[in-house]
Amino acid sequence: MADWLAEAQKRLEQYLTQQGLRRTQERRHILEAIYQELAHFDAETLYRHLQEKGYKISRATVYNSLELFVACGLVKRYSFAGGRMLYERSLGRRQHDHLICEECGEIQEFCDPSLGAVTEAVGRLFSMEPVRHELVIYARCARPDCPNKNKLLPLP
Amino acid sequence: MADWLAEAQKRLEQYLTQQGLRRTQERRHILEAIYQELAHFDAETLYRHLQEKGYKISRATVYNSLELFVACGLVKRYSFAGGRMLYERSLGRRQHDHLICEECGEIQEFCDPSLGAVTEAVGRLFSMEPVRHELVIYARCARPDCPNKNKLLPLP
DNA sequence: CTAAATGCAAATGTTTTGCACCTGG
DNA sequence: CCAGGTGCAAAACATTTGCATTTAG
Repeated sequence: MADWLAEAQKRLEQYLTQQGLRRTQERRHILEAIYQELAHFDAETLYRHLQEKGYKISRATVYNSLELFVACGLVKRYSFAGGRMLYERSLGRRQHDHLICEECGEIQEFCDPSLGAVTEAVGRLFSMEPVRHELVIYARCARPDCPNKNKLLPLP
Repeated sequence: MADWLAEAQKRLEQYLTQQGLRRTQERRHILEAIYQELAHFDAETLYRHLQEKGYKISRATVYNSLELFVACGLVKRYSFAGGRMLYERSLGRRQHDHLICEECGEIQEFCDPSLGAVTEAVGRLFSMEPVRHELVIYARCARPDCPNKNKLLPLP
């Protein structure tokens, strides 16, 4: 399963049909942009990216579609980073969390398998069923210019 | 050390003097409100609370002071929950994280000592120094009306 | 006195909404 | 066709900023 865009498109069509929603060009284009070129992005970045690709898609539709994609599990939404929502595609990516450099804002990703146990235990403690979690570690680079040379962990 | 408001006031005076900043009534009143009555709150809630108490303090000053309190460690700021910042007092509270009910939005708190080890390990992985972290678990109550009867963990 | 804070209102930036028009099924 | 979607612009929010006025030291 290397072509996650294709898989995402397939699932989108499925979901839309299932729900009696429409399979529009806009939704296809937006999903394509997300799965082809964007890693972490906010709505505005996605909007401008689409404009640059020549698609005439409105901000309203971008927001709309993001909500839809989150609803059907094709995109994940995070609320860190100064009051604006960040999104990322979810297919083909294993569960991970984020480390943000307080100096430059760069976002790194990491996996920690032990977190599953933590959320389970906490859920039991409150008799609730954990749905998802968000762990953000804010950190400072030791080096003066914070180059963030050590890039993302090799995640699929 | 039971009177955390007094301690907070003391530290504020100290900090302001140290930094050559002014010890204003507004800052005192705001800090008092936070330490006396507010658990988790956003800026607007704090603002209205102050109005109700009869203080004529502007929103600008509220935001200003919150930033100051965060800077000097008297208040913690979180960015979860739909794009608005949440604050809580930090003195007299041990490190904890949050569980949010997706149905009713109620916030629970919990301690997990193992998280320290996680942030340490991740910091080492990226050669960065972890400054703080935010773990939010989103969960659903099993019971239909999600009463959230089991309140906050007995934290100091 | 005077630099720092405050209050107010205007600006900013992000997300949502209302409504006329368009389009997939 | 026609309900669901889209585009546009206005509205809604939370937060920040500019500037005249007040005040702590």
